[in-house]
Amino acid sequence: MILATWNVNSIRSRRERLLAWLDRARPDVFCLQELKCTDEAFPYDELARAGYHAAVSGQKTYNGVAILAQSEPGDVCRRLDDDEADAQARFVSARVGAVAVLCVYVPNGQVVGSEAWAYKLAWLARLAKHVRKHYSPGEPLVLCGDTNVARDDLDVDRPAEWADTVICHPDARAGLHGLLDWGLADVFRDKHPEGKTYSFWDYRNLDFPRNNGLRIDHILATAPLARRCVSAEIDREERKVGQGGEGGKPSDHAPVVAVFQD
DNA sequence: ATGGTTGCTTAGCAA
Repeated sequence: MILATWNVNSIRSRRERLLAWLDRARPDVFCLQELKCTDEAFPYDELARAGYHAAVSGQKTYNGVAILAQSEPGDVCRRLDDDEADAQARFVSARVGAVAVLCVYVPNGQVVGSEAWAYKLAWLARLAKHVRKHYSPGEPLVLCGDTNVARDDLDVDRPAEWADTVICHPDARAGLHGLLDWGLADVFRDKHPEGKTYSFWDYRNLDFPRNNGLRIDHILATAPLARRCVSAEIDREERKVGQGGEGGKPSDHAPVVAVFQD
């Protein structure tokens, strides 16, 4: 099974690149974040022609997540299972074959101390509660997406610049570590313990040419799945500016890909 | 040098 995750930063702006990447990589399961489109505007037909079913939680302008799969997803769930009404589309889960797939777009948090920051920490806590309530670390499960957290400074090119930001603050990191401690393995880190490989570079400040990157896009797997992981890579090429036209512009995130033995 | 880019929506927000 080939599994991938990518924050596309608008599925409509990334249409050409997304289809080209799907054609090259042919993942069995593909978690997408920041669709920035409603369910109605989601390109179901085009993706179906490419061979993919889609479980979508869309939203106008912001957020939006989807799970694409070559086999039809079951048990689709579009919200965290708690009493909070939440207008932000940041979660979708589905069963694909025997695997529980959770696709997340964790809030960025903007600035430490802001309302958005409080929402981020609360959202991470809600996610952890949801996972603990509905799943066991002994079942095959993968939690993928843009977590907006760098787990430690191995995932930060310039730690001094990012220290105590919403990405690196100890409270945000504690949220991610809570998931790891429950029983999720960071499959990319396991294959690349040296770190210093990134999945996100801000559009501003020439961050990509300067490689001022962060690894904040994760594939987290329970032990039954993680022990079958044979490779995990980040497709840095996809972050480069392309030719002219619609496909010229990259997302600010690169896709992360993991291969699991069947 | 207190900015810089991109996307959505159309002046301002979010990242």
